[in-house]
Amino acid sequence: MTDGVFEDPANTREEILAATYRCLRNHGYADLTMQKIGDELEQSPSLVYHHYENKDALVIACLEYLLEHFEGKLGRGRVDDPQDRLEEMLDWWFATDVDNDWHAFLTTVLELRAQAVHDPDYRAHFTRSDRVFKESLAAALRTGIDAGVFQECDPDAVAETLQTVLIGAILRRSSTDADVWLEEVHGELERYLESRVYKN
Amino acid sequence: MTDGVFEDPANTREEILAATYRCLRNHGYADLTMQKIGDELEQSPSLVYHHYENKDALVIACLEYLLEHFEGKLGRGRVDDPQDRLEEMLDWWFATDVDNDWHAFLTTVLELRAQAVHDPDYRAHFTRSDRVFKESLAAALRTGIDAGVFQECDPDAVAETLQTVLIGAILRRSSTDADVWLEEVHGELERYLESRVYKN
DNA sequence: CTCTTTTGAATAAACGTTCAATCAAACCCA
DNA sequence: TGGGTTTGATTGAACGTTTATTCAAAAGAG
Repeated sequence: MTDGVFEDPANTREEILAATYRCLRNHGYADLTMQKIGDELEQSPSLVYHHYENKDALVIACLEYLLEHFEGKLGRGRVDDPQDRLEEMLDWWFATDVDNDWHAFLTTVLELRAQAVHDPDYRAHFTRSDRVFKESLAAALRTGIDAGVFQECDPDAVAETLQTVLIGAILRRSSTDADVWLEEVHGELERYLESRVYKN
Repeated sequence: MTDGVFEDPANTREEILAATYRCLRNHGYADLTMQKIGDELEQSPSLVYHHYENKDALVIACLEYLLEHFEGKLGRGRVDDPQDRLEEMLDWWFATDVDNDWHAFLTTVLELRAQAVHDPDYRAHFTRSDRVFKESLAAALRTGIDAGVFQECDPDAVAETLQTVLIGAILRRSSTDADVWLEEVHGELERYLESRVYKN
């Protein structure tokens, strides 16, 4: 689901973003150097400075690019049943198979959140990105409520809660060794939805 | 609740840990330099190397010290009513007043979790620390179940879930500007506990 | 006098960033 | 059309800064 975003770069700027994305995904932010981006690009690191102000501006541009791409995709869910649709969205985040690029990138996003602690540009990005994903969850909830298949819950509050759990799970998964708790949390989340959102 | 941990250092090693803690709390990990630790200590940075292997070993020693301190405190809750006790534990993490040292330190812990992505020593620490806090939550739940005031829920699963929400909330709070969602999530967490844990 | 503690200066590596210098292509004008 | 000019892309080498870390020597305690 992640890949395919940068599959056909239209110009040098996009090629740089694509290379940055691959570097971030493969090596993480801590090991991201302009040299590595240059290697991935098979061009000189200094070329990057012709197109982007500096390293962090580049990384943020990459995040923004991805976010815009997702914004385009999020609206068009093909699944009709609201419950299936919501579950699909949760599974996307929970994705349990560890050895894939998507999970690697989610881990890197955490490193970038740590930058947001001190860097207002990163903060601004994640503020916006949280809003976007929360809205997409809330929209799915509203659809179900309007269709009469979900309870009359507060879609904004539930969406924020779901997102908080998902982000917490990703953080814990990326920063600890154990994984057993993940299924337990997934199960509890299911129970929460059953009591608060789904109708039985 | 945090302060008081390092209030009376017994020796140079502990003084160094205390200085490290204050630096982390006040400036965060990204801006932590041996120089700053030396300044806080009012001694030369090179002194630190006489007592600790290197910078990260020092930081981890500081985290371990704090964790041991908490392990000692967590058992002795003075509150008798299990529900009050649980709520107290949650409030401790949720602590909404932003301008305090405790919240600043929680934010720094996130930066350190980001290190855990690549550094096995940090990973080992957070694996252990998650276990400790989860166990203390699970213990509180079991107390309530055994006393018959909580439902027959799965204390481990609920504890893992609570911790995941709390960590997610801290991460979101530290890496974004908006804060409105926090109360919504707190409210939903309350509803979850009502449906799953508390008896009505 | 000896052992530990403490210091200041020096080391060394890593990186982001700058910049003057090429090169190719597009563009313009006669 | 064609020669000269402008523009943008690209490079390699160098700069400068930041920081963890080392170490030989001074200071201090017992």
